[in-house]
Amino acid sequence: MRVYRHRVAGDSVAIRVPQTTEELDQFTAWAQRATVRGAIALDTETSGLDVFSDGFCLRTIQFGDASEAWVIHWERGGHFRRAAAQVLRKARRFLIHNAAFDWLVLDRHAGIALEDLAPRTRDTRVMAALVDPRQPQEGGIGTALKPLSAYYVDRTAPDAQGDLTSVFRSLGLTKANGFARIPLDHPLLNLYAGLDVIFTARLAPILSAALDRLGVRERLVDYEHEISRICAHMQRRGLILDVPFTHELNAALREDAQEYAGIAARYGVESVNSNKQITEALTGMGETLTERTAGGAVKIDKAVLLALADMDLQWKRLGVRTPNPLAEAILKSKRAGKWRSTYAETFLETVDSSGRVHPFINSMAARTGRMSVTRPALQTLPSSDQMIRRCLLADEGHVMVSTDFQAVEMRVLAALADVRRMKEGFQSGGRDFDIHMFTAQLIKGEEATEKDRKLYKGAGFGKVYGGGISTLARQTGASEDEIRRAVTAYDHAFPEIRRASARWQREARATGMVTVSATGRRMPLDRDRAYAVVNYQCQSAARDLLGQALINAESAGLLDAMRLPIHDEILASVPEREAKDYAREFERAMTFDLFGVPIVAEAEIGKRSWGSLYGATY
DNA sequence: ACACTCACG
DNA sequence: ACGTACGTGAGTGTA
Repeated sequence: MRVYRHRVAGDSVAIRVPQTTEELDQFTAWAQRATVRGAIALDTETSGLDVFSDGFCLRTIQFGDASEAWVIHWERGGHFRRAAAQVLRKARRFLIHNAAFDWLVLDRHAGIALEDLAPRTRDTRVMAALVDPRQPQEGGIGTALKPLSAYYVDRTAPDAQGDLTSVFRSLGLTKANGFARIPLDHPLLNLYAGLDVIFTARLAPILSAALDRLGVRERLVDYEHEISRICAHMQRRGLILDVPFTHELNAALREDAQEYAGIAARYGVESVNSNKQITEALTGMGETLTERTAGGAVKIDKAVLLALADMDLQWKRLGVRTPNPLAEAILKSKRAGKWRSTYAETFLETVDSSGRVHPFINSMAARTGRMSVTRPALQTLPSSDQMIRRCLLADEGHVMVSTDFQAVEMRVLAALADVRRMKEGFQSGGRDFDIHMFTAQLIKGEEATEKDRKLYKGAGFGKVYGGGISTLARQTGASEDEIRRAVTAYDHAFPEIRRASARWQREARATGMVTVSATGRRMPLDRDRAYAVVNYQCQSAARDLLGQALINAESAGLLDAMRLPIHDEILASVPEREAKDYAREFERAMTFDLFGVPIVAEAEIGKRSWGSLYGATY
């Protein structure tokens, strides 16, 4: 047996690495005793993060408690695998940091189904996010194992990932291939692999106590674990990529980007992404650039370039000036380049050998609990054109169904802030009630137009998000005077919003600058942006309605149909012949009564491709 | 590493 | 005293 000793928070801990069947028997005996005492901490070391790619492999599985870790070399096969698999099957409770990843690894590579392991798991990352959801960039600890361990357990907790990358370099390996190629017996790999479970085991009771002390309900912790499991389920299923189409699109976008970059080059712009070059060239053509960025540089963005190209925000000709051909070429080249590299290219990079992409869903990304989706970022595909979404398909014989909450943040605002006239509107208006038109009419009378609706929609969001006159004017395209009048009228019509904002800010200041959602979620407020509390309350309530909708949908038998959560929407792949029934069930799963305000959803049935829900049909 | 830009809700 | 749009992920250029 190889044994590595280390000190954690003043205690001596042991990392054991069995080499023989007898030593593996010692491991299983330890596991039997440990599972009687409590939960076993669990972690894996793998070749990388791309769980669904062909080259991926599971290298070690670590088990441990607060003072002892066992690193089982799965890669060696035979007895090693049997011993680890037996413990995975039999132990009653596991502690995992960022469980979704390990669930999927073990599901795919160790024969332990997500459905089997998830109900036995407590995720320390979920617990940490409920204690303090802030990311390091926002002044928080973050939810990574190392900074959490350093903060809660031992200041000197080693940075396993960081330290290993220097080991990789000394072995002639890189960050990208190091985890796959580092020898299985490398002492530092085993030491760090073992320490990770020891830290996880030690974090769990500390975080549990913190949640208790802060009054975070057990119910919320359970709820987040359910959502995490459902998201992992969606990730495992993935979406079909139309590979031939995506290759064609990739090539077409590359050609487009090159063609327009060629035009830009004729004006002296070698790289269309260099704002420095663009500024020089445009100034040389006699254009005056007045806008500045926060950092003081000349602002060259889409809005600036569109104005120079005589186009509105929808790229339609305005006819108010002579279009600047350089601005137009830059716009077109940049768009094609971004769409290719961020979307089409990433689709092709991440697709598995069976033709599916499995985006990573972080079920608790934002401070408000909002989820994020990465590799590829499927929550941010262009919606102005169907071409990118056209790459993704429903299953064979299926169609895409997208079910959206209707104006959920405004409904949530009405409910939480008890906005009388808004609540009356939502209560009497039924499922098609148009809050923004209602607002426009409230202020302008019955003759309110579609243009007024747009104006007051902007003003309405501005209220929710805490925007000012100038920002709202810029966003809506209306004049500052017009906006000022709208905002005044808005405040008059819905005086409860300002009162709720003041109340929430006061409550937060009284409790250490933390605002607590209706579900008990703790959201730290930045002292100099206390007005953001309205947004946090609305965004988190909307997120928790979506989370509950995911759970409701599973209860209704829709789990296998679900593909993605997109903030206020659930995307699903459903059998074509039963699409209407599925659509109705999704709408039901997304229907709530929130403090007397109806929360409603509308399903749209598309065709095979996701793009079919965005205009053209395929 | 940071600034800037751009894609979404 | 006053006013501040919110939340993400991702690519490229520059220092």
